[in-house]
Amino acid sequence: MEKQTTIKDIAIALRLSTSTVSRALRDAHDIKQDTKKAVKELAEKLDYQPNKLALSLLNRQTHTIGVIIPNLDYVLSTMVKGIDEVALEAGYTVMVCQSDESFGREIVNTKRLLDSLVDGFIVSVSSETKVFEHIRKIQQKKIPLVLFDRVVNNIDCPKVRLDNVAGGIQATQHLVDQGYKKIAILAGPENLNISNKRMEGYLQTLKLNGLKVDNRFIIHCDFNQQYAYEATKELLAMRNPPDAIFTISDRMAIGAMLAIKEKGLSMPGDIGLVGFNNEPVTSLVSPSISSVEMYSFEMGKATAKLFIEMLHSEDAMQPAEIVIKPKIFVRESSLRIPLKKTKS
Amino acid sequence: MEKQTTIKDIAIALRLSTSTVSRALRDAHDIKQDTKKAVKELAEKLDYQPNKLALSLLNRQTHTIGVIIPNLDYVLSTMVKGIDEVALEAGYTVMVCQSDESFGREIVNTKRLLDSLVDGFIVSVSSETKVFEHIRKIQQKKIPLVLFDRVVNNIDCPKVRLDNVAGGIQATQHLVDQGYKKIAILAGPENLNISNKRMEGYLQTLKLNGLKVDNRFIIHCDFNQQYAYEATKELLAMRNPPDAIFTISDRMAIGAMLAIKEKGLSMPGDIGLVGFNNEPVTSLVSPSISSVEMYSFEMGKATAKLFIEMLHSEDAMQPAEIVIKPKIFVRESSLRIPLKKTKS
DNA sequence: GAAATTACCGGCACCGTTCCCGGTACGGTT
DNA sequence: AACCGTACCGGGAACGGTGCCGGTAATTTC
Repeated sequence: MEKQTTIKDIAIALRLSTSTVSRALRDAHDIKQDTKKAVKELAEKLDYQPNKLALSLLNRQTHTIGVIIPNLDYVLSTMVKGIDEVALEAGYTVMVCQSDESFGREIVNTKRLLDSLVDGFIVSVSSETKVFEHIRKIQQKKIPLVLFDRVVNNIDCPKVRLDNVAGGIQATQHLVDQGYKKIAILAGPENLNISNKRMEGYLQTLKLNGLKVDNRFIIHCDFNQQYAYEATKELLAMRNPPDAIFTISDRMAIGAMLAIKEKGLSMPGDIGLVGFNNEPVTSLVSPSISSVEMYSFEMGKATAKLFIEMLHSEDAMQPAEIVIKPKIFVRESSLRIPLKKTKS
Repeated sequence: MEKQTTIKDIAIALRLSTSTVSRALRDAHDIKQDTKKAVKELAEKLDYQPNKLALSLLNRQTHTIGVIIPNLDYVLSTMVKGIDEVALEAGYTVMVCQSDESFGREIVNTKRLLDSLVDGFIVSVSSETKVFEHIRKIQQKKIPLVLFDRVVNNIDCPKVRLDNVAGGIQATQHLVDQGYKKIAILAGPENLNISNKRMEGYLQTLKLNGLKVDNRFIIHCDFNQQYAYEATKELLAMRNPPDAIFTISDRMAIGAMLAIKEKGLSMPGDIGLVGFNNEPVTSLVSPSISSVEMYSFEMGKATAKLFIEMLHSEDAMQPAEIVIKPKIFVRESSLRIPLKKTKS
């Protein structure tokens, strides 16, 4: 690593003081045109770059955002892309840490970013996380914090999230409209907010349509294709099995689909299937899978925007909450009755 | 943002000098047991965290790695995951910047990370990048650099890459073994090394098996499902169309598959298809698509390991090159003659 | 022609930490 | 009593940059 040219080098070369050089470079007051020009020319020639560390030390800000996410799957990659784009635009660099759905690593990541002195945090908690002391610690230090996607109820801060209840409603209502009557749900881990909200929508819709809630049809499993596959096998092996399945993610929908095919059942005939996230894969498999779009990219951008606003408004902001509206994309896996609207 | 407790605070509270406190905290020489204990206890109580910026300014290192990648697709996310894991272990934090396959943004990202004073770079160039001055600039400043995945030939530095020629050979030879004789290739942009190398393997294999190379069957298009779809339609519309297609990525394979299906042709009967990357989607579609696995996660880990080694060995290392061996996973889209080995 | 104003530059402190060196107090040696 | 060694601590500089204040010379003002 070569030594960078500093303001001092320029000062010595031009027989000036460092303060004068500094002023010249920043077009500040108290500076003669000639000297300013000379300084700028030499700076250009020596490829001078101001040392960010020195500035950060002085100004107590690093222009860096710490992003903590549980993994880098399709949805979160897309969100990170959105965050990145907005952050870059605003002059911030992003540090992404994956907790890999592990509570322990989430804490380690928080510590790391905390003493990297990031200007703030954008966090989506892991599915393992049930205690939030590490998040509270961020708040205690008065460091800006925005939660997104997997938000937590009892933490008071700006949030960006999907209207998950609406998503659950859309998926379930669609299945009801298609004539399915025994609708099962493959939900995520029990403490996961997004999962519970989607389930809430599911339950609401069943009740609204006068359908009985069958507890055997509510299954909690990991966000994982394999688990979903096995859970579906169990569902289908029941005495009075469901005629439709709503899964909380597309990966789970794929797992369910494999189990359904293995059993020799048809979609949408024997079983209806709706997933969540609207990943590209849903339109590639056969039958294509209906899924709820959650506009990840926009959500990422909205999160970063909210965060930047917060940072610039300096002091206490009333905790805003941005709620993105989901939208179901109907495909073959659940379409028994032709729709009026064009399908995607 | 609250003021952090500094070494000075402790010094004042204990009526000591900052140097003494510093020594106490680092278990250094010249320190009485009692004072050391007192300092450490107070530090604990005040939740003292050493200021990394000050340290970085002093030691001229930030313990940060700049990673530049063209996007966050399946392959690269997986690689980043590998890099992240190893880096974290070694005490480094990763700054990921996506160029979004844009040359301009790649340069911007380089600049940004450069004046963020990262300790080194791990780079995979965008498909647009044909000029490498920005990379050279990194080298001129004697900043450690490792290229991975999309490496560049005429840059002299450690590299981690796939044996792309071998990948092309495996894919093509497999198609030949299955009795296909008119094999087309959907390659990437012309200047992209990985694409050319895979094509080299393709050409070699054709020659080795005494098959004629038909230039109409060599198509360059973007790494993109839509382009691949259209290119395939053109291929199939030819007077003497190919009987097999080798695509340089799985996304392209999907595009090709859609065109093949649309034309009413069957796989593997009428047309054989082999993709690249071995993304999960290949085994989810019907027919499942044969694909060449490139061990992205391992590649990411290997890259980070090489990088860390380089960083620790301090001075000039002979540019190592780690070459990962690919492996084809045969599936329905190209399997006409049963294999001896078990398929995946 | 003395005073006030202006234009321009340098010195110093500071951000938080470490390193090098010098100093003091105390005990033991001769 | 003079000397040496050891144990412990503090002062100052440095990393790279900025802000404040003070100073000097030239120019303007009455």
